Amino acid sequence: MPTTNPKRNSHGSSVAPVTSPNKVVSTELADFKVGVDTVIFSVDTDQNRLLVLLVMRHQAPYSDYWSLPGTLVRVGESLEDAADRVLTEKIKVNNLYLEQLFTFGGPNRDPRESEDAFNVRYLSVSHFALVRFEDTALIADGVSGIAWYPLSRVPQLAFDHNEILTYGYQRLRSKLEYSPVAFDVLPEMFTLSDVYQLYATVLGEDFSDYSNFRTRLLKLGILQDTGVKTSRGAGRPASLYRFDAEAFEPLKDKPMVFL
Amino acid sequence: MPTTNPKRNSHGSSVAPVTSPNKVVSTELADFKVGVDTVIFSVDTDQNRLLVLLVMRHQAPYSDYWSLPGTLVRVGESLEDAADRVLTEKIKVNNLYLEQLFTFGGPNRDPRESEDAFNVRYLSVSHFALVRFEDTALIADGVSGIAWYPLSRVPQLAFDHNEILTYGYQRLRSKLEYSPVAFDVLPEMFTLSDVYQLYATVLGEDFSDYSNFRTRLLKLGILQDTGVKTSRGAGRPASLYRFDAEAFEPLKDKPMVFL
DNA sequence: GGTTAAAATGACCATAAGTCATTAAGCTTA
DNA sequence: TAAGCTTAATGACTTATGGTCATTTTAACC
Repeated sequence: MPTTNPKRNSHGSSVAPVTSPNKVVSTELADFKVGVDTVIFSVDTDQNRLLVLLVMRHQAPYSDYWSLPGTLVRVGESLEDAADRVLTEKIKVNNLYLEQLFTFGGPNRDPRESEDAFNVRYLSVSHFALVRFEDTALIADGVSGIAWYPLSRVPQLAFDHNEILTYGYQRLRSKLEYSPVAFDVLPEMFTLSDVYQLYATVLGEDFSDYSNFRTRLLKLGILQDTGVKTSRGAGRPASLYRFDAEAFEPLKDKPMVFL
Repeated sequence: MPTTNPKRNSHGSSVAPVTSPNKVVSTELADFKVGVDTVIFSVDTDQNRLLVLLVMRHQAPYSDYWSLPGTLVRVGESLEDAADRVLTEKIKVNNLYLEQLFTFGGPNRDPRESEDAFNVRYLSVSHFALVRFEDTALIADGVSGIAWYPLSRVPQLAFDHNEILTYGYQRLRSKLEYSPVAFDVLPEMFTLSDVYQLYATVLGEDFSDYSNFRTRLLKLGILQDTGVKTSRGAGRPASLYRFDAEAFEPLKDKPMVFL
């Protein structure tokens, strides 16, 4: 979690905001525009790659930089609605997991602030999303570029978006370990190997042995064996499983590591 | 974590914001005032009570309701500076842990929105703090009331503050389990029982056996035995320990449960 | 000095995790 | 069609961890 003030708390995996250099603070209240930027992840299971969605900016500031998809919040619109709007504008997707990440709101994080005569502040309520790669269609609007980037090859982004991305990646990892988000982006029916591949791609090959992973996952009792078998090329056919939301219910408030 | 849209993600311990009832959304950008509200916890180790700091409001809206300490962000002021300002205005404290919690920003969360001719939105970037009870002096400004409330006896609060508090409490619990925040609010030197009392008070008596807790805590190797003994009444004197930040360093990025 | 209270240690058992080998079952191809 | 390949599934075995409980240590209290 980003620590908000290094002077005041000695630990915590600090990634994010640093207190701004001293600036004049008046007692006047600041006026804000509020943006919503979303770190959208997906896992390409064929190539075992973790991807993040970026869009190319074509207006100042940071023209011709890649950035996280985002928008400014409109009158009458909630934060999550704004996040949703970007998601459906940029990609067409049915299965996803979406949650709020962190709010970046220091002065001077947006160059427009100093240019603006009225001294409006720009605040970003960042979000984090995980979508099913196969079901997702990118929507090119003919103007701005849009692309899935492998996490390892993300370039320098506009604003503080690299920072947001780093934080989003951390959140993705811990979400995967502590909650069943994976089943939101897996197909309705899937094999145990599918689940393992997903975890291994995001967390790295060393997170657990397959055999162990398998045992623990089944012991949780949150998967139903459909009895259906699937054969993908050579080898013994795997059973297809289904996520059992009802069986998961009693486990959902446990702060336990379960994978 | 609060899930941002129940339609879209089937699980996660959803506590917080609900998508607002449908409202007219224009493409016009909303203007915001940004507030910072902080859930400030402390543990009264003498009475084994978990306390939260509340202040009495004396202006509309919600006049004469208790609320979380908060303020609106000023020109040139960062979010964390604003949170800090409230903290030092309301209580005088040296040792604390402070981090950002969640941003509540739906339309109509503040009655002032509908009254205001310019249709300004009010957004709250909530924070969560843990402070050392013994070192903390409440500052009464002569006007508004201020008090520590046992968590179990918190009344109905202004705005959506009960919701924020619930979320803050969850965060406190998981912070305690996954990170060494406890040592931020313990004295420089403390006994193992002190640590246990703190954990037991926050997490409930059933979180772990003392003997077990002791063994695991020591095995982490993040405590230095100072050799100094302390006697509090009858019984064998306990060793005083010190938190070893250096020894903790390599563990800090592990997403492991460690207590 | 004997009793009591709290801290510290260790014995014991049950469960969970890590490693590795074996079996199962369907493709491939000679 | 039988041998061999590939992937899934199962189980044996070892090590590590957590929960429970009894015992020992140490000093205050009377």
